[in-house]
Amino acid sequence: MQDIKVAVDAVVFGYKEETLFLLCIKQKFGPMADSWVLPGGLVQDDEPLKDAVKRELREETNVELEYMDQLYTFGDDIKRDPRGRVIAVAYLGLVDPKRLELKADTDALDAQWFPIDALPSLGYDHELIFEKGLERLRAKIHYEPIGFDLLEEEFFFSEMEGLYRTITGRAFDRRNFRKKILSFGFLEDLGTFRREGMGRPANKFRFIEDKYNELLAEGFHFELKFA
Amino acid sequence: MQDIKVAVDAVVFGYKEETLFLLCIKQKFGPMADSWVLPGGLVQDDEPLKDAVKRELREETNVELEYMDQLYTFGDDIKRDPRGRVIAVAYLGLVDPKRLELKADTDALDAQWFPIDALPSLGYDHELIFEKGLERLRAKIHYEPIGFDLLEEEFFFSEMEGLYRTITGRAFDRRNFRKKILSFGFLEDLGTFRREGMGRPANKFRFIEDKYNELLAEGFHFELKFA
DNA sequence: ACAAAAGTGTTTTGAGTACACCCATGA
DNA sequence: TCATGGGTGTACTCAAAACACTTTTGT
Repeated sequence: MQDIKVAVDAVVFGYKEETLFLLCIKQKFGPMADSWVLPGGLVQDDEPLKDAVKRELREETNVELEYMDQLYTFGDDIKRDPRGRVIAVAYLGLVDPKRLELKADTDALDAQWFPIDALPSLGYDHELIFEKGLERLRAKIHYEPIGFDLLEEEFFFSEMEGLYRTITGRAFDRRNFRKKILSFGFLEDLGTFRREGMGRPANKFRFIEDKYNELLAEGFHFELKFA
Repeated sequence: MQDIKVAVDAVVFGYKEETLFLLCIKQKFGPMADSWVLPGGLVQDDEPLKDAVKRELREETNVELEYMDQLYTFGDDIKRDPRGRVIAVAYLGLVDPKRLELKADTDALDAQWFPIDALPSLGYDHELIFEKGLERLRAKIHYEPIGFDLLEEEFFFSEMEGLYRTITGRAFDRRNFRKKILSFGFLEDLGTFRREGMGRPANKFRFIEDKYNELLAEGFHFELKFA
């Protein structure tokens, strides 16, 4: 009789001020008590995997995410969980952290965003899972317009630029980047807004998802390179 | 107490004479008796997932594959297996079918290659898994040199051309294709060989994996487009 | 007037694409 | 000598890359 448990874990990234953040929770009980780990937990018998991640995320961090991408299933290390054989199906999610209110104490847990270059050490094999998620994020940014999930609904172009600079780790030409993105035709120009602080006011833009889907249907293929 | 079983399934493709084949087995017992299905089965408690697929593949089809890529985990459909809740971690494998001898009766099973456009109907949700595998294959061929796993160790350029034509479903310029591939510098020219049948003798080539890895380390990025 | 950030156009370069003829063999 | 399949070079085209100055605001 097989005795393997199935868990789901969520790698959720947020972006703010040139920094990528990872959503973590503090475990209060169990073998990893007082460790930081990724949100997640065991799947229920009658529960689709994708519902399980969303539920755990909601219960543990108060974060509601309608869409998450399946990332990878971790099940080669027999002892990744000290309590017994557990395989983990990991999902990748992206949010603008400003849109979310972390409930710092649901289910007797602490939830927090950490800058990815200042993470606490994570329990289980969750550092591995995080690495995989980061790798996937860095790959996807080249061929899917995922950046918009990490920005506010209405954003300045320079914010988008900073996001891409942060994720790819490369500097690139501002003019060429803008030209390229605008040429896709799925951004709506919302006109000029004053910004806080110095400098000339800038235009805000909005991602038009319908337009993007329409383009996809016509055979459009999103692609960005950062030489 | 959680009651979910964990299985692995293998989507294994072969290529021969302008045709892609899928490796299937015939189930003799259980709810899918007499149906064709993908090779696979339940994972053992102390067995890494990747070992489980390789084992099932060996036991059921006599195919030995050293490397398989994790494809996707199917666990959203609660009733994908009529016997109860089972999630399946699917893997993708590629082989030159000429190199393998199918054992037509190990474990009281029948194993066979089917052309992908003449598949029998598959049990469980295995058609879905196959579709996902095919989609992944078609995507990967653009950014990883996987074609060589499907060809003999030493191959003629025109065979490679046919393989790419088959997988992408597009015609493309012979000269540009050859120029592009050779420009990568990871093929060794083995000189001229007589071919069976008509026509001018052709050169055989071999994929130099070490050279490819060296290039990767230098930041090389494999990419092929088929306009 | 100066500092800060945003907006914009032109030229250069290189990779992708299109395209057609000659060569070596078997029948 | 003909049919079959293999091998090769050049010109064009278009998108990516390089590149610098002007505009609007706050101080």
